[in-house]
Amino acid sequence: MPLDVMGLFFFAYRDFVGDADALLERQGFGRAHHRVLYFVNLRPGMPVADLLDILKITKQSLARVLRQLVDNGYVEQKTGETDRRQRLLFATEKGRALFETLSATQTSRIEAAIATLPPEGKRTVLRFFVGMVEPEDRGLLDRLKLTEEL
Amino acid sequence: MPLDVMGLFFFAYRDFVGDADALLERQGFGRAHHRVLYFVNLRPGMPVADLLDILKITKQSLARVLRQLVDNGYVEQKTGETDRRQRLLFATEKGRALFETLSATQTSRIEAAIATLPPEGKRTVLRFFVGMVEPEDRGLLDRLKLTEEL
DNA sequence: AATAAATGTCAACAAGGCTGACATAAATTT
DNA sequence: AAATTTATGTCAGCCTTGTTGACATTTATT
Repeated sequence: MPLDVMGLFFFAYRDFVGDADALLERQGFGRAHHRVLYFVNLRPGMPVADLLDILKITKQSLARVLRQLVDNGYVEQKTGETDRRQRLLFATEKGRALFETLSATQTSRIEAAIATLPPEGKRTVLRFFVGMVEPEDRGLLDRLKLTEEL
Repeated sequence: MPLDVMGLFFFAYRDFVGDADALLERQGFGRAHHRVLYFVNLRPGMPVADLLDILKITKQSLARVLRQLVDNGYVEQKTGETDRRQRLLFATEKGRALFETLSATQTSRIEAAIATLPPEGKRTVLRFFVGMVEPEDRGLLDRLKLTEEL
């Protein structure tokens, strides 16, 4: 049993998400806000339904978090042009700035960890992650352009 | 910015922890119980203080979860021999059985993901994880014998 | 004998999951 | 044109698992 992978996965993720916590708290936000900010920054113009699929939470849970981000001016919603029922999500300038601040420590941590690996290390790690994702969601990873280095 | 690492890390961890959720729910347990069960199985006889350091939660949060595991016969507490203030934690037979059930799907997922990697793949992934952990906690990883393959 | 450490416990609170029910506007189907 | 479905939002209430603060007990250490 790959107990070592399980344990190290836990510690690595714990410290990865922990990076942003102190900064988030200052804004009155939590990890849920950070996740939304990440995806809205990654793919601006994403409809709400896509975000629900990604986060695998209910629309009520998302609504609470999204509302706070919109009310505080970090995220904007625009009516879709082809389908006017959709609310497309965009980070505002303020939202992008906050995301970059939140990402700064995570970025350093990731880059430092990758720097200790052999040349093909990053590719190997990314391929491992993709392999851990439910096969039916791997197309989503491609659509989000998260697999371009593979 | 290594946006791809951040995103894939999220998806991989989401599906990794999701594996056990349905099974846990049947027992009336959650992810917090699973984490305790993991560490108690990994290093039987661990004192409460170590578990608090590892999980980075308050003793009150841990107490609630631990209480339920003890009351339902999944974990036992024994008084420490050298220091009688300590309550050393052990999984019962029932606790080990539950942990193995919970781990079965995670194990398959991990092994399948590793199987897609080049020969040194597992080592590379483990080294990445260690690199993501706070330097001050790396000694803990050694003491837990999570770094023996490195 | 006094203090410190390891653990437990009570109470109250918050974030962020959940379910169920219902509402609205826009697109699609009949 | 009417009926239905889809995308989204909202209200209300519940649960798990985090939090803080205060205090108690037992055992070690000074």
